[in-house]
Amino acid sequence: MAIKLYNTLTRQKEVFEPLQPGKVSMYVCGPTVYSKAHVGHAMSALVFDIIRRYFLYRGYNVMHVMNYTDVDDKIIQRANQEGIDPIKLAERYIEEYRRHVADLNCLPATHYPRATQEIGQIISMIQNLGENDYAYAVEGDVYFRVTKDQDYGKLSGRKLEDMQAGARIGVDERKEHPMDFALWKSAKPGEPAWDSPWGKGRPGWHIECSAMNLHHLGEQIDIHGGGNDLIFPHHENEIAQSESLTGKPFARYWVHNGMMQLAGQKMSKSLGNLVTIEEFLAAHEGDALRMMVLNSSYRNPLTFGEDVIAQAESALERLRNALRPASGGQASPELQQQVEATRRAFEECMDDDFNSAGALGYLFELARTINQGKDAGQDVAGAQAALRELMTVLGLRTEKPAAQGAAAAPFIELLIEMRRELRAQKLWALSDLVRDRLAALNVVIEDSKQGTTWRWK
RNA sequence: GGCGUCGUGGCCAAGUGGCAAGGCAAGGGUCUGCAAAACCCUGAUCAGGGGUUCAAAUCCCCUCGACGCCUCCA
Repeated sequence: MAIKLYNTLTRQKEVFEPLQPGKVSMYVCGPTVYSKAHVGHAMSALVFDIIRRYFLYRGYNVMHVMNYTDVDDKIIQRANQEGIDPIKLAERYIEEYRRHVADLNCLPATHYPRATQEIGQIISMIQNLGENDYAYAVEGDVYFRVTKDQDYGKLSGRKLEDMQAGARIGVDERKEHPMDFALWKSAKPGEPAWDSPWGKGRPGWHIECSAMNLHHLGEQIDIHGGGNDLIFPHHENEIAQSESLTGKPFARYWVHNGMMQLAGQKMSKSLGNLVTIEEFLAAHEGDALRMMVLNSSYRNPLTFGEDVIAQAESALERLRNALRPASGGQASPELQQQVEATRRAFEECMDDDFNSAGALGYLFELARTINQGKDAGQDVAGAQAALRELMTVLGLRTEKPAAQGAAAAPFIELLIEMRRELRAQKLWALSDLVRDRLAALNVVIEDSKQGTTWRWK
């Protein structure tokens, strides 16, 4: 069975064939670090983490590069407002982002290049483009000449004539064509700047990704990812730059995730309708967001809201409950067959453009099978191991991360022990009081024939 | 105006030609001192209209509606 994935470039699902057998090179556009990241950024990180984990599960060696844009107009503007160094500002948000991604249980990328660390590479690329007539300099700025690129627009399906260049923003009269875009921007006084053949300046937005790709992954890569808001102009321009330079197809598969929506609109910094990752994680665990992402298809918009979060949390709990220890039992060949069928169905879904919602459905069916097995006194350890494994493939934690009050455990157990005595003496009111008060402290108590268990809510 | 995505039960959502997965919520039941967890049972003909087909949620056309991109954006 082969993995199929939807390629924005061809607008269809294609069988994944890597450039090198057994290896996947994947580049994902990261954030511009000028303010706090929001759950939309988290969605993108989660989507590509899920994709990456699945490739790993299928035995591929994955090279995963995610960049930080750490120099641009907004960073400079924000730093000026705060009266601090732009590079410092970027550094601050990079650190924060890194923590968030870890909290979301995303595997760390293989490399995290930054624009400011690739200046040499960027300059030589621009020079090269200039020598081949793909770029021209005007007063210290350098632009890419879109008319020189035969297939410009192929990713986003646009023609130069159809684009209303400058419809919403004034056209720079110095450009040969309104759609020409900046490769290098001359510096104004006080801005971060690097020496270049065109004078002091800094790279344009698109060129950094082309340069980082070339540097870290080579002239051609398997998968290039990012949010679908990057298709145009960012990824279009990356293709233009990279392919004009190397003469080779750049990325084989372009993969784009849909946008997180809030209040019926795309969540974005410019609109201001956002929930930061920090805010989300203060109230919920990262896996709740991951469940939301898994339960929908990554290419479609995902609506953010408290009701949907609550649903995801309940669903997550159901999966984890199925993993709670069972008390031995009879081996069951039927159960084992079920497990194998689940695994096949799971893979079939994930193979089909990472249909995580479908795959998740089979995990819930497996959970039910496990619970039924428990009731029937069967040995469900093997089924639980499979569920645990497949949850991990999706990046779900099989247990709730240890709560803050871990030190309270001995005291909780003491209370449970005393409550056992109360129950033995049928002092129901008192024993229920203990349970209720613990519940108020987010400790859930459950009685069963095997005894009493507790866990953090 | 151009390019693109989408509209499935109360909510989230898979399915993209052959009797509509799964989760959450709800109601009924079993178990339990009670509760929780768990198990069993109950519910949609797929925005609307037309067409193709033996057969359509699934293909084609039209209408309505939502959203994204065309400026920075995951």
